[in-house]
Amino acid sequence: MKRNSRLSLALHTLSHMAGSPGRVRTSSDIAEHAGTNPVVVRRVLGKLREAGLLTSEKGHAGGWRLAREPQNITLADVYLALDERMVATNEASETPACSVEHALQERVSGVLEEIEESLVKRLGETSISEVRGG
Amino acid sequence: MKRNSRLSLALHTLSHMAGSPGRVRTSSDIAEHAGTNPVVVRRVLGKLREAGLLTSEKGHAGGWRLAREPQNITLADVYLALDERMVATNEASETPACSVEHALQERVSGVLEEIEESLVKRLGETSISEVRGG
DNA sequence: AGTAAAGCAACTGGAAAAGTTACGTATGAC
DNA sequence: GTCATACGTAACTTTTCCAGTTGCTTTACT
Repeated sequence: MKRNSRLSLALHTLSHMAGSPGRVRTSSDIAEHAGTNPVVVRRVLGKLREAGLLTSEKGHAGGWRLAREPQNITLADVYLALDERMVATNEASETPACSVEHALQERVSGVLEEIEESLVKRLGETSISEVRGG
Repeated sequence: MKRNSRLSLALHTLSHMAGSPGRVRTSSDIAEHAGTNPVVVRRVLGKLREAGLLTSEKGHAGGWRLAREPQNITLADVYLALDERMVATNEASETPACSVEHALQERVSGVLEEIEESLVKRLGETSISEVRGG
């Protein structure tokens, strides 16, 4: 796998699940479909569970299930759940020596933040059932 | 440095240069400002030169200069120049075993592609002089 | 009890990017 | 013409991130 693999995995899985909501799927099944392994799947889906998009059950006949109607899960939900800001330069770390640089940093961050927001907004306009269905 | 450092470096440098266009800056100066080293700077700025955003001159009194008016350089120009697609899952690699999966992959790619486009469009609405100036 | 699932922590390995070094090439100053 | 300076580039090293893996625990159904 490569970059953006988490988002890709999440979208594929959710879209797939949107096909038959209510059905339980195990990490192993999902992993096999996605060509990866169960632990990786649990790591990613765990994030989605924290965000309230999925539920999981332990034990025999346990597994993963959609927590909501597929129509009510947007790409923004998925994106935010994974907590990977693509655009924003998150770092507030190194204080720049130059004062011009400092002001500049603020501005750049501001713009990128704004762009991130518009990206999320755009993602919010599509649900996973739309991705699947057509 | 971290992720998105290339974009960050590029934006900071261009914004800074937008302050006094026409002035020449050496890789060393820029590197020092950015807290990195000249070779890295040249690597990144080289991409911007290929895209026609900067010019460089060798030899004594050489260095980097904006190739256009700052107002005519948009964030999209910079982003595209660096050739780093943030959203799109570029891979057309592994042919999925499952046919449903194949169709799904197409759809997901399509959506991500579309989102990438809207991101670029949004980036195109801001010039580096706007980032700097206010 | 036994089996099958998630949860979790720790380690491994590989790839991508930054950083570094070294050398070539071009250009202006003297 | 030669010297200093700056980019251009290639090769190598180091760092960092993340998927992959392993092993163990917990939970729940049969």
